[in-house]
Amino acid sequence: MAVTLKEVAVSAGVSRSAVSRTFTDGASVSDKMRRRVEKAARDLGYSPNALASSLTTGRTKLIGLVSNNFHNPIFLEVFDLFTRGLQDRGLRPLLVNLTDETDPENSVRMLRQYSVDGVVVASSTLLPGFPKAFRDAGVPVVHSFGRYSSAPQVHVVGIDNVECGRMAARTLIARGYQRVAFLGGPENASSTQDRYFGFISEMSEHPRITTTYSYADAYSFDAGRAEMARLLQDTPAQAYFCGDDVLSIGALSAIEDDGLSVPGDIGLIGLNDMEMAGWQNINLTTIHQPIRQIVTSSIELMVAMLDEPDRYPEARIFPCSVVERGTLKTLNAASAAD
Amino acid sequence: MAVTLKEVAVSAGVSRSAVSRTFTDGASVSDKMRRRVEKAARDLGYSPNALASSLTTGRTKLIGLVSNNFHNPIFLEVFDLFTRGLQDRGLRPLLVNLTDETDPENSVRMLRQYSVDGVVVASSTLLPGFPKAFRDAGVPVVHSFGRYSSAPQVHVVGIDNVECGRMAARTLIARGYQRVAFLGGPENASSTQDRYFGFISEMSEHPRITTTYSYADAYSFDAGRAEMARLLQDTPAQAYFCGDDVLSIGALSAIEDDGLSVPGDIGLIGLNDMEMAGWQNINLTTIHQPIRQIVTSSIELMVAMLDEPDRYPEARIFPCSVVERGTLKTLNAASAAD
DNA sequence: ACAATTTTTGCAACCGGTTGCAAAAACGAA
DNA sequence: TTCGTTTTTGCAACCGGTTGCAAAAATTGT
Repeated sequence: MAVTLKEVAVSAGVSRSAVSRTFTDGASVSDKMRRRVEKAARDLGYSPNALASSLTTGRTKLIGLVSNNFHNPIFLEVFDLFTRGLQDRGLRPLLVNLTDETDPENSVRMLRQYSVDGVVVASSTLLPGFPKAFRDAGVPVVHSFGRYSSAPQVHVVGIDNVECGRMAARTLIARGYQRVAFLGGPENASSTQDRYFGFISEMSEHPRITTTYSYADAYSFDAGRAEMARLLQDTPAQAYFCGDDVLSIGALSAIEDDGLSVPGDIGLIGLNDMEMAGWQNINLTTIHQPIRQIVTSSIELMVAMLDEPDRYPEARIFPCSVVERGTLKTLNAASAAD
Repeated sequence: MAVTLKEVAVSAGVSRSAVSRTFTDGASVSDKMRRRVEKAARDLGYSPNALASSLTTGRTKLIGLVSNNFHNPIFLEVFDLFTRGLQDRGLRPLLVNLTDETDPENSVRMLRQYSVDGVVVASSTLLPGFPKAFRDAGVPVVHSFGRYSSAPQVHVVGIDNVECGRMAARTLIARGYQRVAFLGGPENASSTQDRYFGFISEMSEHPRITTTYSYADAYSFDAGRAEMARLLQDTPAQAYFCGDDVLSIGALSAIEDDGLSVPGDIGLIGLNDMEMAGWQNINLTTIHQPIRQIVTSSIELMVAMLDEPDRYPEARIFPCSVVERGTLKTLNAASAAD
């Protein structure tokens, strides 16, 4: 069907190697030869078969883009940034959806079958077994939005979730809230655990403040809404640190549904600063996660790993910051005290 | 690096063909041989190289998943459904982001280099030159969310946007609105044009109703918000048919920002019925587009085309329906009249 | 037990490229 | 012009598989 190298060679009256060399940069070809081959190639509409060449070169330029979160709008932005960034570097993202997948073996097999040059895991909820399994299979791995660790097993690019938890706590404390709570994402996600830990450990310095916690089933609007609806049946806290903006927005919906107001009756602070958080009818106070930088850095790291597969694993952590919008109020004089 | 077929053959003490046949179904291998090979393969951790085999079989099982819309949350759902559906059939989505890409040639070359078996174009705003260029390159193409045509050039799966425009018009008419408007997406997108056409052609039967129109720059929150903000500087219409839910939500934001209320001061009806439209703090009246069915049907069509590349092009159109929520009100007695 | 069939197996060529090596061509110096 | 060097080119083997074909093995019938 498609035009092959051999046909170009015949048409140009040269050897197949000559054609091959014309299309691999750094190869030794005279200008005359190059022009001759390029003309023939153009006339025939030839473009080299990347997969065939991968057989000998060992590089497919295919990068597995693995995620299990297709319900958090933040990931649309993440996919946008990743696909464009990879494309700009001549790499191709093979999108792998691991929703409902529990066995790393399957994924490893699949990625191996397609000889991906590397794998970007974009998820904060995927079990750590997955990135590790990829690494053990000898594939360069970058875990974006993964858990920060002082002894990372694979390359990690993300934020310090513990510090984010602290940051949220300090914000609520400064506002004078006395009964606060953590409304986390999936309990077994590392991001949930770390944010929880940071939050309560900061709160533990302020014994006057009552701190409670609970978890939503997923990082999704529906899960946040359901969990907040449940909490509202009892006496809710004065303010909630939600493990993610989409949870906050779900919670917001449940609160308003219940006839209560934000921040009047209940305060909310989220995490991510997704585009939607700034929408006027949401206007969420939240902690900004530098998505763009994380993605860019992940790609750079991946590119570096392609040249140096055994590169010593590192963790790249980006700072977050509180974005004050309209879902927290300031309570009386208590703010300075305690 | 990876274990090859040859190594398995040596280890099992059989020919390479035997190993190959064990892993291709429909090939003639005795049970004894199969067991022997499978054991060796298991011991060595072998999995066949899909790309190498594609060289002889001519099939890569790679499907280009092409889109240019990474700002409309609806596409996250679309990607979720596509990736899972394709994976379930043993196909692998190669994600291609055509944002900012204007030349189909580049995309064609790229898809050809990776010998994709087919291309799914998931977009209602991509210029028709793209799907056509793919088809001309001899690649099976399914255009999901593409323009309905009685003489489709490529396979199209989607909705009848003209009819949706009519449906929106009828809904506003029935509610008794007298000054209505169309707030479309990008002016050159076929979906915008068709929805506009349906809307005004239905309205033209009701000369008492004033109809105006304008366009947002993109199917995105920001674009909808900006356009509505502009409209509010003048005398706005009583109700707007927005070309997409995300535009409606942007418009809603601008309206509330302006101190007006929906549906009190201005009515809104969207299109898509994205998950978010049902959120309590949005509660958008909209036209439901059966995303799931469109994606499923697109995949089925693609699978069928892999067996029958010259299949006669068809258009698959799914019906839409109005979902009444809270962004339209009913005006006085006028509803029956006119 | 033997011949005729059917099934299983291995050989070898091929898919579309790349690359080490040696021969050929071009170049430079004397 | 000749000889030594450098650059360019083609040959042929290889990457990891598949497959048509014929030989070998197994099965069937008598």
